[in-house]
Amino acid sequence: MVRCIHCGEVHAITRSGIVRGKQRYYCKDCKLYFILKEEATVTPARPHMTTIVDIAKALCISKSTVSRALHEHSDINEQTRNDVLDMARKLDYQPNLLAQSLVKSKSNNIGIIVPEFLTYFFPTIIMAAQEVATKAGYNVIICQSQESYKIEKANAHVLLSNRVDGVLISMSCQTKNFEHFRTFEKHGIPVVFFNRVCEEIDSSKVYVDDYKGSFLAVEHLIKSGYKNIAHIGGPLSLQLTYNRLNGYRAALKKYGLPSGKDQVIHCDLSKKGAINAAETLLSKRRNRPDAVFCVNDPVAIQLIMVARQKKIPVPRELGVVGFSDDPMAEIIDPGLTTIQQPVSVIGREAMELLLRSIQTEGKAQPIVKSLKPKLVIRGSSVR
Amino acid sequence: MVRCIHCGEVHAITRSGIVRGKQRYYCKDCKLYFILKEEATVTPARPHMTTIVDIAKALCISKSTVSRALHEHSDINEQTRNDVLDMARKLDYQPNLLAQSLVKSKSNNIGIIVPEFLTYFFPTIIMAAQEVATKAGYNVIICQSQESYKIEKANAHVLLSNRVDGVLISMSCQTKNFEHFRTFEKHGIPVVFFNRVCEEIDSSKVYVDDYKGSFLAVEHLIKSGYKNIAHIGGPLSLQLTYNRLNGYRAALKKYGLPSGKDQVIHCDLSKKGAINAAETLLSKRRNRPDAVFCVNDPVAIQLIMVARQKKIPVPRELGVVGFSDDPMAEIIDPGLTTIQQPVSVIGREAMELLLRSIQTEGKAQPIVKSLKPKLVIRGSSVR
DNA sequence: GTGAAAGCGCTAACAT
DNA sequence: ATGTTAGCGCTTTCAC
Repeated sequence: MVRCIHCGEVHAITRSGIVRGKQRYYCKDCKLYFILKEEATVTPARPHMTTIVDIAKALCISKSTVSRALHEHSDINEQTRNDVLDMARKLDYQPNLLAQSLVKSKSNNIGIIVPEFLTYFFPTIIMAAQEVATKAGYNVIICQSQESYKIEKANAHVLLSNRVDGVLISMSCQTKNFEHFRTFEKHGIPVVFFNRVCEEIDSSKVYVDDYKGSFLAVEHLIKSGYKNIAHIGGPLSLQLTYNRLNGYRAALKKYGLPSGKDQVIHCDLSKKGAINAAETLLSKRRNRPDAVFCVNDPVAIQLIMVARQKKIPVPRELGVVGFSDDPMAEIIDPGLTTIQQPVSVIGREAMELLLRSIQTEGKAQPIVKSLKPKLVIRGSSVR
Repeated sequence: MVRCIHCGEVHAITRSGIVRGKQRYYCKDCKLYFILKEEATVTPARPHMTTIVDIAKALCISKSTVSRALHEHSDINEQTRNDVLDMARKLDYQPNLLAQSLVKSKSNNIGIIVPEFLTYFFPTIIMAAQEVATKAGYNVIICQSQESYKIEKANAHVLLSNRVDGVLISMSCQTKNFEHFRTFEKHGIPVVFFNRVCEEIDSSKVYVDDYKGSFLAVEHLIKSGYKNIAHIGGPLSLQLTYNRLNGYRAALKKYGLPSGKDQVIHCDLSKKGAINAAETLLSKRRNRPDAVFCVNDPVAIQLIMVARQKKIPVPRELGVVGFSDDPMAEIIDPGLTTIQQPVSVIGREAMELLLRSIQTEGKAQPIVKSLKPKLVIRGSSVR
């Protein structure tokens, strides 16, 4: 009883001549000629994926030859190669990347750790990064830390166990200990930080010049005639919080405006946190700000929503500027003035730096890229 | 010259007694006792990740014992197990999932194919699905088809080569050929469709009752007094397009309103497509609709933007209802009335069905879940 | 130009 | 309770 090496069926098999002294068979169903090896342990159950051994058996050659043919290895007979390629197609061969990774100690997987991917910013970066990775033959494993140090650590382990070749990271805002990042480097796995970078680790980084961006934003508010400008900042664990805060302060200083300490509120970046901060700022009886520069667009949008609810007209009594140029900024009325970040560029450049590190023998010289922000003026800040 | 089996260094090594007749060493740096095997091929370069063999050597036991200890296998000496666990921690052991997957023919990876993940809808589903997967010990590989059949097919190959244990799919709107989906089933890899399901494939599916949702939406418009209700529908390749269209028609019919054929426009779901459709509808000289039911929220929002530009007041002269309850619906002014889908539930249920299929021997009985939509009334449809 | 054999890190019979 | 062996699918010397 001879089974087809492809479909495993027995009913459609006929003999079809002798090749190299061996009986050749033909499966009518699969339209496939094949030869069984001497002790041919015949094919297993259905859901077996074709391997190079299947191809080798079908062609009565060795699996090394098949492997070589599949990879355009120099020394290979043209005819043999074509045979192998044909058979591979016929048997619907898909290389087992797991096996390949194991023997090459290279998974062709790249990990990305982000705090979340709900708010346009990270998805856009991921898309851009993934595009670059895919082109270079890499796969991407996306992990969300959900702004939690614990989850971020767990993510790092998952990526390590999956033997990723490199990692892109934007830190959670809870992270204060960086051992899990060092573990990567300890094992020679390059890491590139983006946006929420880690000062303490000497690796490549890509981010936007937050200081400059904030400065532009606040300067614009001042030039629009606002005098009492507040700031809703991000969590104090994030470097960008300080950079944006400093830009805000520098602009106030340059134009001789006071920056009373109470005009700065920090919030975690959740919706609730943003609403709380906005409420606090807009409920003030004395010294209510006439403008607010917000650490990012989602926060700015919540601020506008709160103002709307309190019947405080934007921009007449309240100027607002955000950061990032979220698509929402165009939708909301009035349009939200904001600092545009080259979001896709961040993702692309970060991935390119990472790929370069991966391809470099030994530790590559870290490269730090600071991208230029741009002021986009809409209705929320011009009266 | 003896090297530490952990750090590979030689300078911090001292002898430390004889154990089971063998010389024991101690590394001051790593605070680690260890014994070398007879022919001890000493440790390789730095970026070598610890394997069970390293642990076995360090403890002078066999790697099977290590494997067993690591997996709480029944028959294992308590003491041995603790030793192994300690050593694993000491050597910072991370199991190689690739090797594990290879031998078990089970990758613990699950693929997700979505058209995109920029617009809240898919990211939310992915998050929910990922959460369920992670809890069950599965990893998730996310692929975007970018609404392209070709890319979707490529995605399928990538997932196949990565030997995923199952796949969650929401089809691209270009997809008319389904062989790449069948390939999964042919290899015993279960598939669950969600949201954009494939009629032709007999597998589990999760979606929202689109017909019912549209019916609710249009009924609401009618009850609000709108008489000439148009519809911007989705691409004709998607089943949900027909379902939503039919719901729209059924509501018109039930309330005795005419549904002139020209009051239905289909668009791909891109921003540009939406704007074009909106322009067409709102530029009509005769018979301009007084309300529009849109296939989803992003389209509805573009419609409102166009109306804003044309100074057509919403909701007074134009009622608008969307579908999905995108966060933007709350932000835009007036608020967008919409049909809420239980987005997270879709992701969760789809993943649960998939995990069940994976754990079932043989092909599981397909389960189809239709979830209930809900009307959320905001300002855009009430005058 | 091709085959045989070793080995990537791990699990799972099969011995003992 | 532990060691020995084979093998997952693949690449890569090393022979011939």
